[in-house]
Amino acid sequence: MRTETVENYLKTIYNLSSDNTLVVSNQKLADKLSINPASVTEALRKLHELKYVIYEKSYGTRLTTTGSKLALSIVRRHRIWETYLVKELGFGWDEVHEIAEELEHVKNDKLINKLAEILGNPVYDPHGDPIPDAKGKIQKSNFIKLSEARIKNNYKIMGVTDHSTAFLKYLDKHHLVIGASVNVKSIEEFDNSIVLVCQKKEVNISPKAADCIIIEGL
Amino acid sequence: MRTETVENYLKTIYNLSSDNTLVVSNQKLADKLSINPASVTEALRKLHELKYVIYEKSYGTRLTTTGSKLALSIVRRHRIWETYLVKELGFGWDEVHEIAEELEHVKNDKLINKLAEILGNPVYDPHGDPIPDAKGKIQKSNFIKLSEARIKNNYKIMGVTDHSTAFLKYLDKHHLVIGASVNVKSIEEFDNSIVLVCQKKEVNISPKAADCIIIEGL
DNA sequence: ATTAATTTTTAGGCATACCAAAATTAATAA
DNA sequence: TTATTAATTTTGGTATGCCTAAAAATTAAT
Repeated sequence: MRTETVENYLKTIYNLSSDNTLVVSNQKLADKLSINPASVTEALRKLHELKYVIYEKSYGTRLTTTGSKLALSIVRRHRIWETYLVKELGFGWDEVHEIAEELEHVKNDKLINKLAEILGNPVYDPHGDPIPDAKGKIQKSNFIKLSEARIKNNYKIMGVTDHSTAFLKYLDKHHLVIGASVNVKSIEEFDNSIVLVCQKKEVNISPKAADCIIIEGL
Repeated sequence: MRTETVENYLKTIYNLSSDNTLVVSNQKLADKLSINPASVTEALRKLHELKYVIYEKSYGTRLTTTGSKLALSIVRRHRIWETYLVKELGFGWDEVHEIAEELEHVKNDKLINKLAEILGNPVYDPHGDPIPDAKGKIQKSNFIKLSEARIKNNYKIMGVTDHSTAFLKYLDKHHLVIGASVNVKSIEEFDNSIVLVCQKKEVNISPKAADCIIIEGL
């Protein structure tokens, strides 16, 4: 298997089950990778042979220790590059995902560690995702989703789980950036949409969007 | 054809005939790409169909205007990255070639132009090779090889044509870096090796090495 | 518990990009 | 000019990584 293929599978499996408790379904993998489920089955069998995953037919998949290490190193590369693109090269948080998707496959530890050093070994990337250190150790946190927020409470935006340009530009427009303080004014019973107050302005957040915003109680 | 494959073929054809006058042989291409000549024939037929090259059976290959533009953009990416790695990230000129070989395939003009801007739009890379500008325009020069130097003359080192770590480390050891002034003390009749004086020390250069050093008369 | 819906797997195929060995073509030397 | 050598192309074959359609297995619903 080509390294890039392996890396993309392992990274995606990791992203679908970062704590490695849950087992990952082929369907979800196929969706994320934009390929046919039949191809996923085939690939997982090979990844199992290569000892990167434990794949049990018609049940699910999880990373082995080796697979997990490799996945973490890809995730590290991706997140370090995203941070570098934003902090050092002046890109917006809404335009770095695609580029990092390519840069993450450049295999050179010295390069990534150098970038990390220049950035002061950051622990979070521009989307609030934790960056594994050179050993693969990753910051744990107990943040919640905005969709789980309670009415009248104050929160701080800590991250996003959708990295698409469209979504991030929408957030920018309403000043819903990482670090921003927000208050949950009300939750519509009808459709579960959330009315937020951010910088004294009201914003209506759809349930789908609220599911992609990570917050911490204040 | 995968873009990376196309890019590697076009870049290699360009490097073997940068002025696009000479026609490139399959054998040389196969050598540079470390693949079988039969595979080269096959690939060239496809590149011809795709209008990137004009390939005439049993005669040779040259780039079309389209192919030349693409080749120049890969060469630009490669050389900008090499320069960035050396100047901004502290790598040695002997360790950047391999990394740039991967980075050159990252497709994002804004990124490359940003890097170029940070570097002050350099015209030469760390090995003395000219960097095409964003439009593909490239600096012409009439440098010669050290192997063509004349006795007793003074020269300035302008570049190298071999980018291997081994060769560059050897040059470093004798202070034969870009910009260094050298004097040709003598040329051995026996084997054409050259005795140089650089920083008051004598160095004996083999014909093979002399063929990889680019100089300019002083 | 049986049916229905969904997910996963199998089977058969296709394009890419490489290979080795044989055949052809071109270049060089006698 | 012919023979020899070298380069190129053809032929047939391989592994990868994807596909569609059909079959099988699992899960959910009645």
